Amino acid sequence: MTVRTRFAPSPTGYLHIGGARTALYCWLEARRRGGTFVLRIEDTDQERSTQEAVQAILDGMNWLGLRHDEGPFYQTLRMDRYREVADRLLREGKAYYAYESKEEIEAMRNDAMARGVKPRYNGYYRDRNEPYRDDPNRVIRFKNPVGGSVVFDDKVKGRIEWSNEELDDLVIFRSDGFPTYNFAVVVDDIDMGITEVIRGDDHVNNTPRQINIYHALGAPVPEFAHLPMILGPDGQKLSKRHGAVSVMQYRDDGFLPHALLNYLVRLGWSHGDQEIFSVAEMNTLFDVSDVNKAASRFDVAKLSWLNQHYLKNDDPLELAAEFEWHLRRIGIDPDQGPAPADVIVALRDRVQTLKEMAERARTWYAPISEWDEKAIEKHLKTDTAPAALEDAKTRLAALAEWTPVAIHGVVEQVAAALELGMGKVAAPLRVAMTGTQISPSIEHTIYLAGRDGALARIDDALARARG
RNA sequence: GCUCCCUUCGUCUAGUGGCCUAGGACACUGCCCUCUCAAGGCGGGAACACGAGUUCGAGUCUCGUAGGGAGCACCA
Repeated sequence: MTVRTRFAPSPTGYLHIGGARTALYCWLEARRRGGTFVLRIEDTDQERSTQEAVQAILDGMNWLGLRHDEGPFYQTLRMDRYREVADRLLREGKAYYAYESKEEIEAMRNDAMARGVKPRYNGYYRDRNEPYRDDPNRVIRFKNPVGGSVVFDDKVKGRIEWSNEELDDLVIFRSDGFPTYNFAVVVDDIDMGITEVIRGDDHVNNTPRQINIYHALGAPVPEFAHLPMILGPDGQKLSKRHGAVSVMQYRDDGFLPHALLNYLVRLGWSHGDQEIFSVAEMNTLFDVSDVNKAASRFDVAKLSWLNQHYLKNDDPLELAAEFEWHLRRIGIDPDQGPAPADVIVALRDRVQTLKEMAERARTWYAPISEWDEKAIEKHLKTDTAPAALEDAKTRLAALAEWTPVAIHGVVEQVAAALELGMGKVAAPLRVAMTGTQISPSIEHTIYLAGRDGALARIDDALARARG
């Protein structure tokens, strides 16, 4: 049988880190085994589901490159089907109508808690065979098996056994006529032929009751893999307050999609000591059976390291588009300045994100807006700076070819001619080019300014050196 | 309260009874390189939650304790 996995988010918000990892693992498992990855939107919660959230999830997956093979399927479009299956269960005596009000159920629950036992529905209507009545409290409950236990081998957690005594007759159809989650997922997973249910481990407790529904429906039970949670840096549950929010926030913060993917794939999974995985490698190496059982914390420092790794190793031309997106985002026109790929090469050893890169690239796309006074004092207003700048200006103006290598030659010539150390020449030039004491190597910094720009900046610096 | 799950350096992890005086990576840190900042190279500190067993031998198996987490809904 061909493998089919699915990612089934409920559209109540953006695609967050945990959801993205679940989606990634579902996708990878399908890819490695030549299977199909299905996307299903679980929107039966009318109160909280929104169209914007659906779009946000789609956007997030798209940015990460997690393409689904089938779907998206919407549960709200399958209402007739759930009804049909529930009717079948009713007809076969595997489900029944119950008429307690929510208040009565609540009371039952509180009473059980007070007595120190697990709250369960008491099964009042289970074998009563009362004629159907059109009561506003009417719900359909599933007849959970009474004795025995449910056993399943979770691909990450291992064997889990659950006594049926712990399970009660859960509601599968609410009084408002909507199916409940535990029922809808099972019907969907059966209909969509899902063979591997990969989801967050907050669902482990639901699994036994779902398995009972599979049995009642006479459907084959899929494999389950329950993924541990991703915690915030402080070990607490991830939330907006921790900053680790929408995956799109990571885009805004300057992370590369494959860097995030690499980080996520290693969070809870490993392949020996390997840290760097291309998407193609993940596709062949990832196996959900090798996922760890324990929760892990999200560490931006490591993500940043991976991000820089890709910044340094990817083809600058391929990075250009995403980089230009960041330039425009902060109001820079990539066409009015050096080639973005050249800027990437100059800055990639110095920043960890594209966002930082864009900010530091501003030097070459716009006039210097802020001068570091300390830099002027220290490197321009010196005995040797004016002469060094003058000489550099003359030589740069006469340079045959405008390349970093040639410019490097100029800086050396100036140093030799004036009998100065490289630092005494590079420093004033650096301040002249950027207004600060920090920049990439001086030849690249000058190169990126362009010949006209470089000469103009030297003039400007000369004026400040003498002023 | 009840049920289920989890526990190796600060963090992510390797480790499936002897290869472990516990390996790698991020972070931190020392030195080197150096026109600044980085990047890079070479080093360093840093962990098997605890207690009993089983065994010739336990990070690895069993039980218990402690600490975390999840669920116990007409929410997914």
